[in-house]
Amino acid sequence: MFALVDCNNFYVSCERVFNPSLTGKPVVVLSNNDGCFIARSDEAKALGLPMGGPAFKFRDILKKHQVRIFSANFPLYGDMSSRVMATIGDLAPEIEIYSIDEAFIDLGGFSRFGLEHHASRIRYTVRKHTGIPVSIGIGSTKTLAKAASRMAKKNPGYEGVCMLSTQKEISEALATLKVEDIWGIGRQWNRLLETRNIRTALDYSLAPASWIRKNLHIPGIRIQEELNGHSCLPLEQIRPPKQSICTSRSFGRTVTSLDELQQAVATFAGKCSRKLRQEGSVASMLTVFICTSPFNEPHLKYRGTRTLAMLRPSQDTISVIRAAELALASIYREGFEYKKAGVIVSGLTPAQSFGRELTLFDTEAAAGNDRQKSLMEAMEHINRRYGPAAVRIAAENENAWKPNQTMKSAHYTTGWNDIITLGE
DNA sequence: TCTGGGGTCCTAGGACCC
DNA sequence: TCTGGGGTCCTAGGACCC
Repeated sequence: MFALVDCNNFYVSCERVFNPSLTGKPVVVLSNNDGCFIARSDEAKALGLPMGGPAFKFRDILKKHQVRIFSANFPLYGDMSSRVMATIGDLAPEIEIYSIDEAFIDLGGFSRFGLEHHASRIRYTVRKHTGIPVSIGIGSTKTLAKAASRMAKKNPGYEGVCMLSTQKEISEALATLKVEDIWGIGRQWNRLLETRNIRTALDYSLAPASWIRKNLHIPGIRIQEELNGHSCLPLEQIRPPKQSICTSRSFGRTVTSLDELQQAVATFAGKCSRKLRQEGSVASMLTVFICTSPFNEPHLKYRGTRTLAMLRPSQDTISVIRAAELALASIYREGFEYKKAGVIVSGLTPAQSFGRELTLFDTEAAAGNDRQKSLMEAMEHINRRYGPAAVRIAAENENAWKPNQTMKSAHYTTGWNDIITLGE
């Protein structure tokens, strides 16, 4: 049996841990740049504030009900997440961390304790150790566990833990689950399924496999198998190395000049190379994209994107920034108001395998490689000690385009200054 | 005025190999 | 007129997830 442990309204719950006066009040957390709702408390959901809804369209409701609004504080949420995952891992060693707020666990070895009882213990312990409320769903496949966790969350009668074990329980649950709420069924497929009158998860589980194979392909078949109790998706305890890494941001204001775009793109490239070093990978390709607001009039819209091969696979900040500058110069067009840009590094391979490898055009590459590597190490050493931007490449500069974040809470668990403030 | 960020998998089609 | 069979790799695009 699998269980899914899912944090309730995770980002809002993180804010509440350090600010208990938010309990029982409507609370929302906004995306970067204070754009959309990315987390809502139950009270905020009840007011009709939709997931992903742009905040400015709901200003009246927010004001009228004195909704507490927070800018995204990802260092806080990431740190709270690792505490939650560590707590779960203590009580269930076979764990797959599926997202920042969800973990699958294998309950195979726990039957003699009673699965529901053990799940309740996990739920209680996570709450006690971290302050974060969770819901737990149990089923014979990951997809059924996911469905069960949804029931646990929606229906207070379950007290946070729902197990689907008998065929009767499963069928009844699937009959109440809308097809669009199945894990793996998104908007497009929902639309297609509607035309075939497939509206509930039960309908989907009974639909002709040949039709699903033809229209929803292999992923669709897997979902059907999983709903029927045949496990196709194993627990993935070891995260495979990343295949691509992306850093992108919307700008706090529109940016028109190449100079300012260069500063933004260099900053994203720098971030990508730090992520590469953290991952232990080198990138062989790099993509830069820049775009105007997608809500612009058609003639004011532009999206430029360019992918190029790196001279040699690299994780070095200077090489990555240089490549990104080249790519940017080839797609920049004057006269547009740019709202967002990003850098993607791909074709990733483990860094070790490129230790001494030369490319066809290398002359003094080996020496240069070593020097750049020590430079990166020295910079990171300094920044670990004196703060994240104590030294940086001059091209990296976020003054012009910095996203808006006007309602950010403190770094309660990751910044000494904020911890001290809290204590006072 | 104001609309997020970071990923994965799968398929089809084109180019190439022997 | 008629022209094989069995592959791989890469890319773009479309779907999905949180």
